[in-house]
Amino acid sequence: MPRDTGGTARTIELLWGVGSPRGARGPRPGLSVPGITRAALAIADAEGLGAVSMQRVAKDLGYTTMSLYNYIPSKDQLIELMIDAATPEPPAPEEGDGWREGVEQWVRATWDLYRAHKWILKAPVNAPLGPNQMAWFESLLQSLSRGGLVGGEVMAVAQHLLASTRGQAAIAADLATGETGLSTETNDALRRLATPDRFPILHGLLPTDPPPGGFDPEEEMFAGLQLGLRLLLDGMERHLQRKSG
Amino acid sequence: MPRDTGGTARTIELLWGVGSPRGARGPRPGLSVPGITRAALAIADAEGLGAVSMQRVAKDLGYTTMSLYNYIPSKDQLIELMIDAATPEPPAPEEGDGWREGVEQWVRATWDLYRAHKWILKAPVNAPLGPNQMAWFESLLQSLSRGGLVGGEVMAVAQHLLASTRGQAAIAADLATGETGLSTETNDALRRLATPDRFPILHGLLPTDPPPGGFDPEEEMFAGLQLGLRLLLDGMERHLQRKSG
DNA sequence: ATAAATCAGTGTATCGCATACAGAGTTTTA
DNA sequence: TAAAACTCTGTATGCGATACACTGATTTAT
Repeated sequence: MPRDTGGTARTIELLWGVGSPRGARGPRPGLSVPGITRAALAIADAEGLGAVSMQRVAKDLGYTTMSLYNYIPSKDQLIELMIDAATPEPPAPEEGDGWREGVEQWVRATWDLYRAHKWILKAPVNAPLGPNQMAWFESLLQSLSRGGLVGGEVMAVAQHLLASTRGQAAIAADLATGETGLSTETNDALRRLATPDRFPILHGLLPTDPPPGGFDPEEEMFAGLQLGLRLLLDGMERHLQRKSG
Repeated sequence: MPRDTGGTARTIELLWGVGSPRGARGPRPGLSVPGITRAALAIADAEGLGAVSMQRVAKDLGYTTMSLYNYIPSKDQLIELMIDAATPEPPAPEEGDGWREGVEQWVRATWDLYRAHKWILKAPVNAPLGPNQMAWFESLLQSLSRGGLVGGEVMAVAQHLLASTRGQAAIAADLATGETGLSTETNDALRRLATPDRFPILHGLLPTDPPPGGFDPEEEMFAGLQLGLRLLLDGMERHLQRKSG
């Protein structure tokens, strides 16, 4: 039996704003689902997902905590709403751009989206159920489809790209905020423990001296992401040539 | 300033068991870090990460909650320990196997690991700091290195593979436990909202009728993962041919 | 031996959080 | 003009992480 607090059905209603149309009785509502979502989003952008509590959101809006529950059945659903609200229009490929550019732009845009709203990376992954999330995902599907993938291939490759982009963005964000140790102290400890005999490659990759100039982990990671992407797209082209040729 | 509750340094000490060696005074300890970790791991395997609380772990061990803090500085660290403890020896490629088989086996093994301990997918991602996590990651690095990647390429591709495998496993696990709606009801609602004009591809991919026989989401997802992997490895081979040729 | 040092385990307390429930007041419709 | 429907409030519950002070055990230095 699934969790289903308030039902996935209810979540979809909220995301698409297609709930039952609210009878005209009773006092006029002072709050609204979009309003609450915006307030929560502002908190998350400014202070991270950890700062978003029902109490905090309500306080910022000048209402009591429980009033929120008139609009949103649970905090989990609020987070879904926040994610969808944070998602803008998907990148629109230029006229002359091929499918490959489309995919590359999508990855870049997704990377930027996570950078603009790092807290998304702390939220549980979920299917793109909201309209904006869906449109975002659809735009990737379209590029892949234009490229020639068919049926389940489109979904498979799309999920692959989404997962790897998100995953690498998460690591980059952790490194950037220093949540994982790359302090000299930690690095030294690791080099001592990850001995070259048991961990030859890893040992070789740990920096021997404190990073010289600056070394931006975000740039580094994005370059890595691009390499993986390029390899995947190359493989995809070969795959398609084989099928058509 | 990083979070660093107890310090990443302390985390590493715990994971590798290299803390200061404990003075011989005082009563002999009834608990131990591995013992606590094992108890927590058992709970997570049986009932999910949500069931793991300090109170619960202590109760299962027959001690009070606070006694755990004599061994482990925080719950976050306990989770790190659990993950490392859940990680077995990495897959060992056979004699005749090439680097490509090595990578494929690694992905398969990682998939299986997540299946055996689904709760890992609910835990925050983190760098492979513990000995077992490190060895697991190192084994992937070695295969890629044998394949001919050099320097930062190895790390980039490894992270790409780890991220995509983990991400797809997370989706598969969600689908399998029914946490995301693929009930007929939900599916119908989605088909109605994701109209073919705005979401042509996505609409086409949503099943029109209730999945016939059984339709195992895990099998489906793994097949998708394998496709992405194949494309990436194909691209990698081309990349290497270019460099050497 | 005996006191000082050191450590294990306990009990109690605090604080933050999600959310249930029971009104009180408001607006619309029968 | 009463009933219905609805918003917002206040209060309460329960859970979880973790701080702190204390008891008692064990070892070592005197």
